[in-house]
Amino acid sequence: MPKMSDVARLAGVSTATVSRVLRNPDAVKTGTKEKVLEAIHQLNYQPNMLARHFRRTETKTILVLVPNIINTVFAEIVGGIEEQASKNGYRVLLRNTARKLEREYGSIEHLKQRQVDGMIMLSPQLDEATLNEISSQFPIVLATANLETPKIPFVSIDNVSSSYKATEHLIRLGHKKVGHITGPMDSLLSRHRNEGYRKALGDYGLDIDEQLVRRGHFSYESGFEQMMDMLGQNHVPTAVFAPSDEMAIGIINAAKEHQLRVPEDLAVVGFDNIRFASMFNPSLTTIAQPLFKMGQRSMELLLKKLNGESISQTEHLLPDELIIRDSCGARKKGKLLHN
Amino acid sequence: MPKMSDVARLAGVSTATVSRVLRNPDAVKTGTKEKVLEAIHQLNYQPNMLARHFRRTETKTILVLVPNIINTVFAEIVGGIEEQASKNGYRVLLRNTARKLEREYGSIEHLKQRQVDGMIMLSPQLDEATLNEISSQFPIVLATANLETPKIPFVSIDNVSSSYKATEHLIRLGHKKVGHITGPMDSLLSRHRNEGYRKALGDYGLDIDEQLVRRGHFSYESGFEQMMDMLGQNHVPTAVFAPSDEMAIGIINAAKEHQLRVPEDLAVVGFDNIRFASMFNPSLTTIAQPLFKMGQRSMELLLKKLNGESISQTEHLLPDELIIRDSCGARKKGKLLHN
DNA sequence: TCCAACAATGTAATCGATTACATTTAGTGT
DNA sequence: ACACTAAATGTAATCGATTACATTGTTGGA
Repeated sequence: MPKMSDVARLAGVSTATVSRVLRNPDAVKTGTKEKVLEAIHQLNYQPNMLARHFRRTETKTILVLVPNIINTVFAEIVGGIEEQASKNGYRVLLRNTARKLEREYGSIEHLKQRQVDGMIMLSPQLDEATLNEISSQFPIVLATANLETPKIPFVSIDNVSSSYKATEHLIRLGHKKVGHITGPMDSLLSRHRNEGYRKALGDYGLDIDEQLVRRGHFSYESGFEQMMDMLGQNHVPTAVFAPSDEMAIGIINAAKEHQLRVPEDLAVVGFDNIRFASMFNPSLTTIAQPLFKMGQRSMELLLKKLNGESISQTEHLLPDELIIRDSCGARKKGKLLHN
Repeated sequence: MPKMSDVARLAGVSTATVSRVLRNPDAVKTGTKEKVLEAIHQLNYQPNMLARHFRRTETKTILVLVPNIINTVFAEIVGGIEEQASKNGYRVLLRNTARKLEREYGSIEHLKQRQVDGMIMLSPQLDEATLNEISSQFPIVLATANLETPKIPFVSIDNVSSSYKATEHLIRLGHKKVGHITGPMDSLLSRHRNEGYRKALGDYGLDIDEQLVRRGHFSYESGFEQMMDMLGQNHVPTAVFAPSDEMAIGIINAAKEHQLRVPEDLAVVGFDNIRFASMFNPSLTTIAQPLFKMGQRSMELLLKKLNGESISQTEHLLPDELIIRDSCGARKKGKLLHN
C-alpha cells in the first residue's frame, strides 16, 4: 500500500506538495499538480484515511441513534439521513438503543472520544437538560422529537395540529363519540397528539369522555388490547383516533373481533402512513409524515452545524398531510364526502 | 482532553505502562496498575480512538451494505447484526445501495482504504467472481444470499426446501392448480424459490402450468398487478405461492378486487413472516425466516474472520418454518386440517 | 537591472497511542 | 550469597498525513 511519501518521491516533490494537491489544489502550479496526479495514478495511491482522520481530528462519520431499527418509521428516517449523508461525504454509524436510556448515555462517550463528528437522535428519551448539555459540546440534531424549550435543532411535524386535523376530520363526518388510544405519556410526542385530539373536541363543543381515552404505546398489541377492552364495556365510541398506524390496525382488528364493521360501525384514523396503510383492509386514513424528508432535513441541519454555519431556527416542522382512505368512512365508492 | 502522557506523568510511570494497563493488564504489577487506574480516573482520561485506530490499522467498525433499509426484512437482519456487533465492541456503518451496482463497487474502496475492518453484504448483486475476489482480500460475509459455488461464508435459509414446503402444503390441501408469482429471475434466491415450487408440483405428479407462473419482483405492486392480470384470464389458479409477504398481500387484494374470497376461492402462502403477516386479514400463512438470527449469525461469522479463526463451513443455512395462519385455508375455526 | 511582494515549494514538527527493544527489578535454585 | 532467569518497566521509534514556518522562485514596477 503506497503512501504519500512514495508519491512524493516518484513525482520528485515533497509530501507537503502532494498533500496540497489533494486538499488544496489551487495552491499548486499546474505543472507540478500534473506530475503529482500522474504519480498518484501510477502507484494507485489511496490516502490512508485513518491517518488523515487522526491528524485532522475528524471522522466524516455521524452517529444515528435509533430506538428500534425494525420499526419502519425509523428505518425510513434513517434512509433519508443516509442518503443526504453519503451525498456529502459522510458515513452513517447506526446504533440501536432498544429504548434503553443507558445506551443513549453511552453514545455520548462516542462523541467525547471523537469517534464521530456529530449525532442525530431519533426520538431520544433523555431529558431536555441532558440533551442541552450534550448539544452545547457537540453537534447534534434531533428527529421526530419536539422540545418544550427548544434550544437544539430538531425536525418534526406539528403533532398537535396534525392530530387536531385527524380528530376534526372524524368530527366533521358526524361523530360525537370519538375515542383515542394514546402513546406512552412520558413522551412529549404522545402528549402533543393527545393535546391535538382534545383541542379538536373542545373546539367543536364536544365533551371529552375519559372512558373513551385509553393509554397504549404505539404498538399493534396495545391498540388491539385497549380496543378489545373498550368494546367490552357498554360505553363505546363510533370513531377512534390512533397515534400510529400499527395501533389503528390493532383497533380495527379488535373491532372485527367484536363483529363491528369498519368504517360503518367504527371509523378509524391512524398516524404515520406506513407502507401497509394502503394495503390494509380497509385502507387506512392516516396522517402522513414526510419521514424520508425528515431524515434528509436532519442531516442537512447537522451538516450546517458541522460546517460551523449558524442555524437560525431550532424548530423545523415539516408539513404533514391527512390521507383519506377507507377506514374513516369519508370515501364511499371512491367518492369523498367532504374535505 | 488529557492524553496518555498526562496519565503517565500523574501516575509516575511511562506511557508504555499506561498503554499496557489498558490493553494488556496482566503484564503490569497490581500496585502499578492501581496507580495508573487512579490517575486515569482522576483525569477522566479517555483514549483517543482515532490515534489508536491509526496506529493499529483497525477501526472496530464493520460495513453493512443494504439494498434498501426501508424494507423490514433487511432492517431486521441489520438489527441482528448491530446487536451482535455492539456486544463485541464493533460499530456498524450502514450503507444503502439502493440496488445500484456501482454502490456495491464503491464499498470495496472503503475496505481498501481500511476504513472498516470487514463487511456484511445483504443480498449482493455483484457476480460471484467479483465477490470471491473481494473475499480473498478482505473479511466479508454474505447474508440472505446463496451462492452457486460457495467459497465465501454466507447465511441464508434453504430457499428450495422452504418453497417446496410451502407449495407442498397447498397441494396437500387438495389444490391442483397452484400458481406462483416469482421474484426477479436474475436473483438466485428467486430462482431457488421457483425451483422449490416446481419440484413440489413435480413430486406430487402435477404438471406445471406456465400460464399460472408469472414474473414479479417481490413488491406489493408486482403481486397485485400480476394477479389482477392472471385473474383476468379464464384460466385461474385455486392457490398461489408468493415469494414474499408483500406480494402475497398484493395477490390477496387483487383476489378481493375480483370478488374472490381468500382462502375459500384462492389460497395464498407468502414468505418472510413480516410483522404485518399476522395483522393482515386474512392473516398470512407464510415461511418464517429467522431474520434477526441470520443477522446475528452473519456477524458471528465475520467476527471469526476478523479474529483470524478459520470457518469450516461456508454455507450456513438456518432453519425456516412454515407458519400456518388463515390465508391458506388449512385452519378452520382455529382448527388445523393437516400438518 | 534590481528589489519588493507574492507565489510555490520544501523542511520538519506534530497528532497520541502502540510496541520493539533496552534496561531495571524481583525471584529462584544451589 | 551469587548467578541466572523471568517479570516489570522504560525509552524511543513508529504509524502517515497535515501544516506552521522556512526557503526558494517568479513577477512587475521603478
